[in-house]
Amino acid sequence: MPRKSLKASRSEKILNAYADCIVRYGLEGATQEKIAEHAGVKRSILRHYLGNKADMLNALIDHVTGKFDSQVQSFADELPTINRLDTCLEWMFDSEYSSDENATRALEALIVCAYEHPYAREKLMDSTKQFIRLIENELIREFPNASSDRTFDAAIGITGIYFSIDSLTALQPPDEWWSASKRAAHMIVHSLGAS
Amino acid sequence: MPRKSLKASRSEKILNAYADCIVRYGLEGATQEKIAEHAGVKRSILRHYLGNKADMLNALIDHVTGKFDSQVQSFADELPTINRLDTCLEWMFDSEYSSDENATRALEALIVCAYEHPYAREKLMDSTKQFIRLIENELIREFPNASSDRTFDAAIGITGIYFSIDSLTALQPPDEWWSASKRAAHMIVHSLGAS
DNA sequence: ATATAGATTGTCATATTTGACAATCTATAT
DNA sequence: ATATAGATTGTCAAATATGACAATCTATAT
Repeated sequence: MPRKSLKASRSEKILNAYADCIVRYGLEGATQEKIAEHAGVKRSILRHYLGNKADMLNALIDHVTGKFDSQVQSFADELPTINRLDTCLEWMFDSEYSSDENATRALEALIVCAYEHPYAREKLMDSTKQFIRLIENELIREFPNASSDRTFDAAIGITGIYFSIDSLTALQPPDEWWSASKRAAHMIVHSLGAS
Repeated sequence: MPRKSLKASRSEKILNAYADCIVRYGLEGATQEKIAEHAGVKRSILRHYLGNKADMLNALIDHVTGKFDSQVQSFADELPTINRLDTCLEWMFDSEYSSDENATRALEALIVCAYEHPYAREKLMDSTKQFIRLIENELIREFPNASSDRTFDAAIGITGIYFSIDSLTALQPPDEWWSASKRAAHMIVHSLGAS
């Protein structure tokens, strides 16, 4: 007889606003007031749905990493059967294809403060590993004869280039930096192919 | 007749503490109280030497970027005449050689909030460019015949790999990730040599 | 229509952070 | 020794952020 619960949708909206805020203002700069404003709700609502500050942070960590993980998953699922690796790099380094650029930015904002938050550290580490593995899998599929060590090295390198240019976005770098990053990733691929 | 001014040394100590704090707690999490505690001085001292919050932030930006720039400069100056590029990568990706690992971490903490601070954005962009140019110069010296476009791509790639693994340090990754990053950087170098 | 679980709003106390300034102490040149 | 510029400490008000909870409104099953 009670009314329908909005917990799921409200929490989603609030946590998205929270993620936006930590990207803009940093983790500590994302106050409940700002989050509420971005989400278009009263501050009291935050507490009603997500508890106190610590509870909210844990929920945010789950939300951000979960969102990133599912994006990585669907990214992998949507890769075509042919030309997978090239497509992969194309999608990574072309802003027009990037589904939600803020997903990695939020991750990076959390990474900065990981030292203070062991739970965040664990989850971020897991998500990072999964992303590296995605790249690694595509490299293996393309170069099944390359040694697994070199394949891992290449995956770390490509992932690093991507994380880096993505975080540098805050500095509003010229578009050439994105295309240069893509070509650098290709250089790693070529080097792996020439082993 | 007055006593000697401690402004230079006190400011230095405070700003170093400030940088430490933004690495640990994030930009907004670095309160004057914490900074003072890390620096081993009373909070009032901060104001005496560095003015209010906004003044302190500007001073910090100058300090962090300046410190990074001078480290980059001496890094370049200390490179040997032979084997410069290999030595360069060795120094970058071996923690034992890293003079002050917190210099780049502080930079990254500032990058997260660059959107809100145009002055920080400019200075950070300048420092980043200078670092990329350092790598680029070494690549040119080693591969004078490579096209300047490809050299730039390689410099962006190597720099990105370095920034990335350095920021991932907050997640306490295994040492293998550092060595893998170094080998990935070498893959880019080899690819450039094989053009 | 109405009882009920949940949504929404409002308010107050407390803790934290910052700004401003007064008061005191101390090294140094004369 | 003493005047002076600077170092250092202490304190208070204002602004901000959070926690807690009471009060009210509203959709929905019966």
